[in-house]
Amino acid sequence: MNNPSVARLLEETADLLEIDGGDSFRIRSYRRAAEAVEQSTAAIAELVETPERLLEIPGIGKGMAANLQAAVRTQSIPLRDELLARYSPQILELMKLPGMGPKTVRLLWDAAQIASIDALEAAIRSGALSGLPRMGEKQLAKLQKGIDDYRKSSGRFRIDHVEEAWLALRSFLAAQPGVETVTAAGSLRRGRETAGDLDILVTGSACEPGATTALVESVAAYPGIRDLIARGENKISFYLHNSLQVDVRLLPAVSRGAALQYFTGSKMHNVALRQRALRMGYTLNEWALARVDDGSVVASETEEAIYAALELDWIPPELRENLGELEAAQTHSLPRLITLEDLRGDLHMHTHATDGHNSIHEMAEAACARGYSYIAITDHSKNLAMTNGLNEERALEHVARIRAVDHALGHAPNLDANRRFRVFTGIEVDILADGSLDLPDAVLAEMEIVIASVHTGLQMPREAMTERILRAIENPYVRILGHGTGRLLLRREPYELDLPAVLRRCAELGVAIEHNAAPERLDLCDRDLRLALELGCRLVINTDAHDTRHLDKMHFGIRQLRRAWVTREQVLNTLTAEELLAALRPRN
DNA sequence: GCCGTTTTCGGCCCGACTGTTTTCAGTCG
Repeated sequence: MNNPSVARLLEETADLLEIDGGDSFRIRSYRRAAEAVEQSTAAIAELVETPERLLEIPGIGKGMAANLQAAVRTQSIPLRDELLARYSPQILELMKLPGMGPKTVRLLWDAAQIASIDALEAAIRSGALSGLPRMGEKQLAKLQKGIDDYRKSSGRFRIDHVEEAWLALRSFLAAQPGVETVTAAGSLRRGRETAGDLDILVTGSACEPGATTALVESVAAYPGIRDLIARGENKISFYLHNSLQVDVRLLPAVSRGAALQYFTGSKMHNVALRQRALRMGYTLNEWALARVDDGSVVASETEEAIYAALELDWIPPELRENLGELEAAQTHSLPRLITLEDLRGDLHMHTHATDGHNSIHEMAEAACARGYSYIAITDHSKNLAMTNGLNEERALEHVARIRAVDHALGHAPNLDANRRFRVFTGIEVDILADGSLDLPDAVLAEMEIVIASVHTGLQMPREAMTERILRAIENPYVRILGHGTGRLLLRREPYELDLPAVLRRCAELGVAIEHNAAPERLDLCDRDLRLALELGCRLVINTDAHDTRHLDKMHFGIRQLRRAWVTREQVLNTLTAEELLAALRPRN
């Protein structure tokens, strides 16, 4: 049981306690413990062997240590089991609906023993909820929409969760005798934001026809498997504990390229590619590209050979959606897509001054270690009170601290002047409902990087939201329009916004559009990114890091940019520090 | 349930926004 799984059990226990109406401070201690487990660099599963080390973690006391031991040993927590039995095993699902909190879940339970999304939908349809407090027409419509959205996204997994499963499986598979290559295909390889399942291709001597028995046996014994779905000679399918379906295919080395191409997709890309093959007298399947007339193999070992035989440049997986990539590959005009290595800095991160977990200096060092040459420290402003957001006075004090770190790093003896690491002063200022910002211009004037973001009141009507953001970006100190420009989170529908109008004005004003790289913050989708570029906007891509490890999420966002055909030139944080400051909206 | 003590129990982040509540409860970040 890994740390995120333990943390989830603690969070679920906290949710259940809230539904149960438990002591709010006790609930908070469960959430604090979940956060601590999530943040811990040590594996809880190992720490439970030495309970005294568990107690060293802030927020973990005697009672919580016992809970952690139970979690690791029994995959659950006694209190969680007890509460699930009292209500219903499915009751936590209700909490996933937007606008649905513990009080409403409890209300539904008390009124009609509703404890699942299906039951809630039935009750809405039958009118059984009318007459309940706080259940007016609007509220019911909102719940129904939440249910519809939830149904749309369920069954798919966030890409970072899939990647985590993939990395574990890759190590496991690569360690098996007779395995030479282990490759992920499907949505993961194409860099999508979510995936329905995980496709893994394996080659090596243990995968050659007739020799697969031992490897199939080993794969079927993978400790992460919850249920085995199918186990054949060349393919093993199973569910992991989190219900993610995994297909592992054992392939002869000679058809690795064809298989990789086939299982990477997308379906539309493959259909178009096979049509092209047919027009050229070939047939393409998961084994090979072959001539139609005599069946002789033209290419199969590598993707490059297959695309080349079809008179196409090799197409990056992120572009394989049949959105013009075949035409571009034919005319050698595929874009040179941005890569992680192109990035020179990350312009959005938090420190323990607000809701981050590390110091300014630690964030700077972590970014430096990742090869960046600058960062911006952009903590929250005062409106986000829960994060201990900065008011006028603290914001200015923070700027002084950032400058001190910048100064100190700039004078590190091992850096010459050109390689000086920069720490920009900054803030993530909150856009209020009327479009004003929650800090005065005098404070913003001290910041090199001002990111304006919407955090509250997301349900406001489209016109009002558009006006709100248009007004905010008129503020001359705003240089970046923050995350949430397009859509927020899997659990939330995109909020209503006249995006073209906002993007157009940003392009005119020179306000850059932020794309948030973190998978939990699904941000501008492919279509919105392409729209932003068409309208002449420039992008920045940031992780919105709340701790140093969070900086490693950048690659998820880079893949989304690549899916939108974004090149290095279109992204401002590929520039040097000096170029960046010159390219951002000018400040008076 | 944790923590830090006034060592045996009291304190433990807050503010904006929405909907329906005519005075505020619930959710969110």
